[in-house]
Amino acid sequence: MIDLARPVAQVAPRLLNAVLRNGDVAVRLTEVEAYDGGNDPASHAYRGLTQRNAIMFGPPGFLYVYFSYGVHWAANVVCGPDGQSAAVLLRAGEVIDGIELARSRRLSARKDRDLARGPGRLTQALGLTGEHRGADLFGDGPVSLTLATRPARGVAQGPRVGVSVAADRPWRFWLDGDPSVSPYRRSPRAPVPERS
DNA sequence: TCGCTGATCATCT
DNA sequence: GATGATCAGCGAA
Repeated sequence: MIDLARPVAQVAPRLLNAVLRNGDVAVRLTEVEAYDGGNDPASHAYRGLTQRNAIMFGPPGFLYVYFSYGVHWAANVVCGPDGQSAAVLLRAGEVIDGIELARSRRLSARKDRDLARGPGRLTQALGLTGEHRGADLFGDGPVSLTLATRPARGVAQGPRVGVSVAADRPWRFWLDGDPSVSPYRRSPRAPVPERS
């Protein structure tokens, strides 16, 4: 178990192997990404409190959901103490329960490993949408998070996917070799990284 | 397998 | 009025 109020770069890798459930479908997290609120130009909370990101400024343990590219939903676990706006984007996982329901929601998935392989796919497999914004992950609702009791083994880390700024903070964490981890795609808007 | 592109709209400037 | 924490489908290799 880990205290979600701790620094987000420490919390994020500890969410690997945690289980996110919504009703009958459950996913074991295999890939996450940390966003450090006001200290992080890539964070939705970097420019301060807005209607969309308000939930991030509250206490940890709640779900921040946003609509991406006019097409997909993406889910985050709010982290950091109350008043700070850190969050961890849930990028991918393996469906471990309710797989038939997950398949029915993800008809384009060729293989089961693709059911929740990516942020938009993960929310679709779980049936998470804007109505779940602000859900208490440790309350009585259908959405819940079960933290792993011990740190995951085989954790890799590297630059973040899809962001055009601060992409090279190594805050994407994944279980190395797990087939449900999404392919790395650098944002076409991100500057070319330093090479040695 | 890789790279490109259209879809589509809430949110913020 | 522009943008984006993405995905699926397509054609090329």
